[in-house]
Formats: sequence, C-alpha cells, structure tokens
Amino acid sequence: MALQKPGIPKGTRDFSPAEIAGRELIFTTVRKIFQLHGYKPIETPAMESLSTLMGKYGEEGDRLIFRILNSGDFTSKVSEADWQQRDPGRLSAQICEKALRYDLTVPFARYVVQYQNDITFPFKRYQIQPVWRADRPQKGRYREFFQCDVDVVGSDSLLNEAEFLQIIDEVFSSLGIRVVIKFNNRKILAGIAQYIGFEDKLTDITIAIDKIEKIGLEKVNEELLERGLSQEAIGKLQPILQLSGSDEEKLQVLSSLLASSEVGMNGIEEIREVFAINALAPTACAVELDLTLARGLNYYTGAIIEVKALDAAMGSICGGGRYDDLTGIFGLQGVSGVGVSFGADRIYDVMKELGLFPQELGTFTKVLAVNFGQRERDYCLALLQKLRMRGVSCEMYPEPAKMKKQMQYADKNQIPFVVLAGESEMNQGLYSLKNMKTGEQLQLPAEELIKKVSTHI
RNA sequence: GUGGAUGUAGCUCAGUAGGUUAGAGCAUCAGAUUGUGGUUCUGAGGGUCGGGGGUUCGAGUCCCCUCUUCCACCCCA
Repeated sequence: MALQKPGIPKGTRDFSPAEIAGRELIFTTVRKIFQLHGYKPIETPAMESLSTLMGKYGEEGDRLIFRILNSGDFTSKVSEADWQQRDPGRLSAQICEKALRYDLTVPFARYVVQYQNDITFPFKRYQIQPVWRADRPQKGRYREFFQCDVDVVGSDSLLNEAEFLQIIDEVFSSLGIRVVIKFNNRKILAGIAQYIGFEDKLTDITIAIDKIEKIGLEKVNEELLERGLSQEAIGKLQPILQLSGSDEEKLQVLSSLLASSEVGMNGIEEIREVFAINALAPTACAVELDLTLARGLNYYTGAIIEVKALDAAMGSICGGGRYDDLTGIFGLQGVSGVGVSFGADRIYDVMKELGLFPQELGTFTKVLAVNFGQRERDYCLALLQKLRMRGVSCEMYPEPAKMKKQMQYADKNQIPFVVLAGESEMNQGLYSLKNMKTGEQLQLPAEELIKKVSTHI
C-alpha cells in the first residue's frame, strides 16, 4: 500500500489529553447545572433520515447538511432522466436517505413526537452530542462541534425563558467567562413587519436590522429598498432602527408604535414578563433587549436568546429561543418548546484565549512509582493497590529504566508525586515520597503516605 | 456558495535577482550523570520545500490547477 499522509477532514479536530480535560470541565459544568434545574439526559443517533432534517433550517441550512450516500448500488434507483437533469436537490434525495444531524433541537423534536406516549410533559431534557455542518471553517467555526442543549417542551410558561437566563448565568459564571445575554422576541419583529405593512418581508427586515451596527443606517435603508420595501415603509421603520435608551424606554416606544399589532404587543408583554421574573433573582450578567438580534433558526417563534463573551472576539457562544411548532411538523400539534444550546467548542476557545483553564487540568496521574527492578517494583505495587482503593490515580513505570527517564516522565505528565523505594526503604518498611513541585522528600510508612497524598488532592 | 490571503523539519520561522549536498530556534532521542525531573553542555535523527502540472540548461523561488489553514461576506455554536 502506498504511504499515506495522516490527516483528518477539513473542519474536524483531534483532541489531546489536555484538551479533553478542558472540554470535560465544560461538559461536567453544564451537565451539573442542567441537572440542578431538573433536566434529564437523552441521546439520539449521529445520523437522521434526510427528510427529518430537510426544510427545518431554511435554504442555507439545507445546503449545509452533510448527506450520507446510500450503501450498495445507489445509482440503480435513479432514472436516466434524473441523471441527465443534474438537479442536486432532486438527486441527493434519491441517493441519500440519511444525513448527519445539523443540530440537536430538530432530532429532539422528532424524539418527542416519536415517544410522545412515554413522555411526561412538560419534558425537560438535556443533550450533549456532536453535530455536523458543511460550512466553510473559520475561527470558532468547525464542521464537527459539540452542542450542549437544554430544552423544555410542553410548557408555554415564560418561567421557562427566565430559567434559561438563570442557567446561562450559572454556566458562564462557573466557567469564569464574563458574558452579556441578548434577548429579543420574534413577535416584536413580526409586529414591526406588520406595522410597516410588509409582513411577508419579515426575514429581509430582520436581516437588515441585524446589520445596522455593522454597516450603518444608510446602507441598511438602501438594502431594504433593494429588497423590495417601499420608501414609506422604510420611513416608518426609522424610529425603530434608531431606538435607544434603557430597555424599558425602548419597550415604551415600541408599544406606542406597535399598538395596532396584536403580535407585536404580545411580544412586548412577553419580554416584560420574562424581565419581571428575572428581576426576582437577577442574573449576575447583563440581560439586554436587543432588537438587532434578529437571526435565529427558522423555527423560532417567540423569545430569541444569544450570549456573547465580553472579553473575547467570538461569535455567539450560546443561543436559543422558543419554537411553537417544531413538533407539529412531525405530527404533534400544540406542543411548544424553548431551549438554548451551548457551543462547547467556542466556549473552549474563549476559555483558552482568556487563560481560564486551571493549571492542574493537565494532571491525570497523581502518583508515579519509580521502577528500580523486580523486587522493588513488587514492593511498590502493593502500595499502588492501596492508593487506588482510596481513589488516588497512580501508576508504576513499566520498565526499570534510568532514573532520569522515569523522573522526566513524571515531570512531563505533571504528576505531582513520585514514590521511590529501594533497598534501604524496603528494609525499614517505608517509602520515599517526593513532591515534584517543592522537591521536598520524606520517608513514610504506607498509611501515612496515602493520607498525605490524598489530603493534598 | 462568493471574494481575499496562506502553506519550507513535530512546532515557530529564515532561505538573498531562479544556480552545487535547504538552514536556525524550540521539541524529540541519546550521552555527560547506574537513586532523583524541570537548568546546563555534547551529539544524533528528522524535509518528495502541501500535492499535481508547466516555463527553464536549472524551480523552495516564476505561471496554472488542486488541497489545507486563516480572513471577510453569507450563515451560525
């Protein structure tokens, strides 16, 4: 076989032990907090039926779904005419039955509908698994990445929205990341579209609003014109685009402008209520109303949430919202869901950049026993056995190699303690314990050594 | 999907107007030092110059294609 250059697909990564340690810290943190709020774990397969995924994420999303080619002779089912037509959408639907999941929310909706008779509603679940997107990789953008989703389905209560603000706050403060939570409501955006008389242009309007900070008011107006809005509608939009002041001031202006729009007023009410609940036990991080927060997956219908790190240039590290009709697509009507998704990989990148990972993360083994030969080795093996029974990670260097080599092994692996036992220790029934950080070394009997090592951890 | 940059040893990079056997630091391994690491000294291994094609007597260096990584747009975690 020809020599192959080792490598992995674009946008994917290998993780070293130290990186795993950092990721585990993130996973265990979110898992603990999710469980503290009563959420239960589920998992779903890496692949779903292509039809489950298609059409749920908008046109752009469909393009970014990784398809899985059917096994066997996938060509046989395609008609000659379809081959000739070369329509990618039509063809792929015929030769790909499966696809890698694009997010965790849609598979969750599928799960809820599929097991609706076994589920007690409201159903609170969390799910920590990788997802795949055929996007062009960039900083903080991968083709394989982990999402940590928490959702509740079967409850319309705005208490849920408020709870997610709490969860977000708890996660990021435990991790030591300073963040701001941006909050908005799709219903307000719908109200705005209604108010200016272009309900069908909701997407164009939201995209424009989203861009205002980036390209400025004038360019946004130009773009709106290009997208087919009338001059009059753009005029009516101006006070909204130029909204300023506190959240309450913004809401006041909006409620006078949108007075005639039922959805709009509804959205304003919802935001007020969530803010009111949040005020009972305010989050440490800022929560701000942000009308420019217009993006969000197609299926969001109410609240939209996005979290940004204050001290690092990174896209959103957590996002979510309410979706009223996602299970409806799979045949279960009248079940509303809300949830957020933490982007583990982006959170990792932010923490790395900010140096937020504790130094000890690189430590796996706590004690290394130096191997001086068979008799000494066996003498130490008994001690290691006892250490493990006390939950102390320890290992014996497998070869009677040179001392320097064994010490280097301990050093490189950030092992904090080394046990040495040779002729003199064995004669006294003792072990020498060396603290690699301080260099301090004492001779101790097994029990004392174990006590010393385990209290140190 | 659109536009722009990038690519030389495991890593960070040199490499002069195209001209013999492509260099450095760090890392790795070995020795100095057969019961003491992180410092030091000595030595060694390691490169089809991302891949393919072309121009040329001659290409790491110039041209084209492709891949990778990065940046912007789009979109998003």
